[in-house]
Amino acid sequence: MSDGRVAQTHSGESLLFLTDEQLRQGIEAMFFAYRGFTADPDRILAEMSYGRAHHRAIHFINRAPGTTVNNLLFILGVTKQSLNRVLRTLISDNMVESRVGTADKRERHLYLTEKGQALEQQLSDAQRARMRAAYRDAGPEAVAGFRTVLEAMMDPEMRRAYVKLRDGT
Amino acid sequence: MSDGRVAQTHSGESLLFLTDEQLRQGIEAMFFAYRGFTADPDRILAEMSYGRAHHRAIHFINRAPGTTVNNLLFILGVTKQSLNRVLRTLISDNMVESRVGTADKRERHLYLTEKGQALEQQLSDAQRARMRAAYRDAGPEAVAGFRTVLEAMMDPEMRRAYVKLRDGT
DNA sequence: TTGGAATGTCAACAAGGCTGACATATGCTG
DNA sequence: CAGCATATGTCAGCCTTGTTGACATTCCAA
Repeated sequence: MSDGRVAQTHSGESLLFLTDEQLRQGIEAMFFAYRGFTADPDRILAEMSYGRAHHRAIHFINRAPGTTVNNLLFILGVTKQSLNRVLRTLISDNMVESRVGTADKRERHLYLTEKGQALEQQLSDAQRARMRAAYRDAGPEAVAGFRTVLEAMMDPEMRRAYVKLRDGT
Repeated sequence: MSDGRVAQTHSGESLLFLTDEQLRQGIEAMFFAYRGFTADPDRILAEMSYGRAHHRAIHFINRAPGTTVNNLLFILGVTKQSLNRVLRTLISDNMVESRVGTADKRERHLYLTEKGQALEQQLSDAQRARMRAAYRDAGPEAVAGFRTVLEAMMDPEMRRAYVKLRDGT
């Protein structure tokens, strides 16, 4: 499990990249990179007394307009009380609109208002700028590998949700 | 900035991987993957009423035994009050030992006790298991790309700290 | 000797997680 | 139709982990 052996497959392929030291470096890279990943939107959010929770809600409502509260709950992985606190402020700030469902009137469908879309743009522009710079520096092959490893790290259930969003199905 | 153009370099290399859609997928992949990344240690920590803050402190003290409080503050990117609260519980739980510096007696050098090392093992075994599975599924080339992109995403200051830790300098 | 650095601690506060309990409206099923 | 299940919202209270500000202690270095 954590012995640090240098392994070889029967076919001779080196598994040096699976040593504990390599894994630890990957863990630390994730830690530091995630800080960078959130730093730019965090600065914008702080100015308007919003937090990351607001950003996440805005991101996924923009990504899937008309999504229901329950669906958002699942994607974000928080309790309804937690999400509701955030949604309440976004709705009262006229960032998000909640419409009663037509087929099922118990459901609420969530949409960004124009104001909400403007904020989403601002936040995602900032976040994309860093991603774009990183992608450009790293090159297309590195980017493909990056995506592959991230997908493999997800919980299977969330990977399905991710793929569904990605492929728009 | 966010126009979604398909760009080509003068030499004809496709920059399709830099479209807004590609970047957005990368952003969502980071979000979902980070959840997976922390899920396993989080479960262990919850059992002993510790949080991620404790894990981070334990990780970096293990990584650089004898590190000072100030150094840890910088690596973790939190205030000394925040870190101190966590360190206090770890010290009183006999997980961490704080030794007065020999050269400079104002400094405290931090070490894991045997008990702390055992917990660190348990946490990092859990986290590495997931990373190892992801690395194995993705293969060595993907892993190299993964690391490259993560490094490029870090703030320059944190990249220096990361490289320093990584290379043991 | 004096200023500043490193550390620790107290108090107060906020964001954003959580649980539990309860209300309301609606849909579905026997 | 009755009754159960589902979707949502809300209140109250708790925890972790971040913040700021203030202040004390210790000790290095000019």
